[in-house]
Amino acid sequence: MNKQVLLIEDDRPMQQLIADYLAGYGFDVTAFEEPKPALEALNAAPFDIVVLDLMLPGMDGFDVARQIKTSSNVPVIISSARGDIGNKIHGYELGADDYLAKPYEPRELVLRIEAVLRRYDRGPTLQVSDFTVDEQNRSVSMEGYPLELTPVEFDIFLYLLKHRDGNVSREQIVHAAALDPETKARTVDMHISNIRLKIGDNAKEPRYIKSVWGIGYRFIG
Amino acid sequence: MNKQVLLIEDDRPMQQLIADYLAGYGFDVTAFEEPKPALEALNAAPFDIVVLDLMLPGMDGFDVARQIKTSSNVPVIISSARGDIGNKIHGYELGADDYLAKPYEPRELVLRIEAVLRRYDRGPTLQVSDFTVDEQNRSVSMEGYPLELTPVEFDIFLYLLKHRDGNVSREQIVHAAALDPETKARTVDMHISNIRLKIGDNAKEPRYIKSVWGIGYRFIG
DNA sequence: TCCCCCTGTCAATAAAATGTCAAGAAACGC
DNA sequence: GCGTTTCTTGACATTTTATTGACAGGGGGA
Repeated sequence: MNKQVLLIEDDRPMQQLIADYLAGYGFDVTAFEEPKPALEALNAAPFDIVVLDLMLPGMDGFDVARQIKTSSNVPVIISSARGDIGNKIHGYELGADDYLAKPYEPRELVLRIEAVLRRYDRGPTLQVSDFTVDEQNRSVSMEGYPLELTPVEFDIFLYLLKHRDGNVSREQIVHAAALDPETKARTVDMHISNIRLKIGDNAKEPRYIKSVWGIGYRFIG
Repeated sequence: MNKQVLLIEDDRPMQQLIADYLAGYGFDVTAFEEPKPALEALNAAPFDIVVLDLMLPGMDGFDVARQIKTSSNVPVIISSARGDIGNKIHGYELGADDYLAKPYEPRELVLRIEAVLRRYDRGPTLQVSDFTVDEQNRSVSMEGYPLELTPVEFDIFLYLLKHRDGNVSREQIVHAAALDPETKARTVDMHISNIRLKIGDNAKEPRYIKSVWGIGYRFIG
């Protein structure tokens, strides 16, 4: 299934050019010259991404961006003929996911679209300390390099991250990882030990997972 | 029950955008353009978090932050168009719980809010004298710096704090810390001695834990 | 003041918690 | 079903905490 692109661009030749170019890269493009029908289309059918030109008639482009962002969480790339930094800032404040100054190479747009989609495909990510967690994907990376955590390790690590700087008891960990409530303390310790190995931590001088004597563990972020 | 967010932001479109965006993530947002009514609202009803823009008319944003922090212990996130490090430091000095430089992605704000709330969610904290105790977490900090108390020390110290300005017998302490009822008096003394060490107190001229001759101990707050 | 008892802390010992190895059990993939 | 991975747990070393006796020093009442 191709990705659905909603293009809002009032300059006809430009619109045509971009639409064709994107189509060449396997995108399905729906183009509008005006924001009103575009917004209606957005409500009627789901799109994967919106490419919005700011120079629009009848309506301020910023308002359009704002409306899009408040009514759905579709990613938006804003392009503008005014390449000044002021608008760029404003664009980001509106929650645009990327910004492209005209004139730009069509190829550049494709790259930006792919980058933004990649970001969104991975689902919302949790960033803590040196770690990035994709909860949906159940994947963790450390400073960009993926970690290979087992299911239980993942659950435990995620729980620790979510409670960073907070003490976490072994009972809480057992519960969070959906382990048998009778699970022995040593088992939890073992998992922590294995996690520490994988993240290059050591128990004595922990950089991430600190043991709290008599309590449990704490992620220090 | 949704978390209550108090938003202070003078740029109307921006305010609208953020309010809508936060609402989309399940927050109840009350927005003000000026600090005065915002402060009144804060006194009238409890909020879970304050998002404060520093560029405010009529009043220095720093003053607002200070006022908020002195009149309640609600968490505050400061956003500022001036992204310079000077303000960042200043913001933290004021007790801001996080700082966000404009331009920022609304998504980023959501993440920060959630992070701060998580930090505050760790159960009600007990504030006594220079100490902050999170009973759930079994953690204590002194003037913001964490203390590393052992389990028994924690129980004893907590009991003393809860009875500040009251005399506490060794028997009470033994009971409060769930020690063996046969525990010798010397043991309690030893724990007190160790606690005093960790909080920088001394037995002769106690600033916190005073010995009451023939009775036991008293926390003086 | 003297003496008895209370308190402070050192140091030794006992007790408890944690780190990790290694073996076996359970779950998984092919 | 078979090999592999993951999970669990006992065992043991190590570390940290808890307890207690010993001794010094001070408080308070007779």
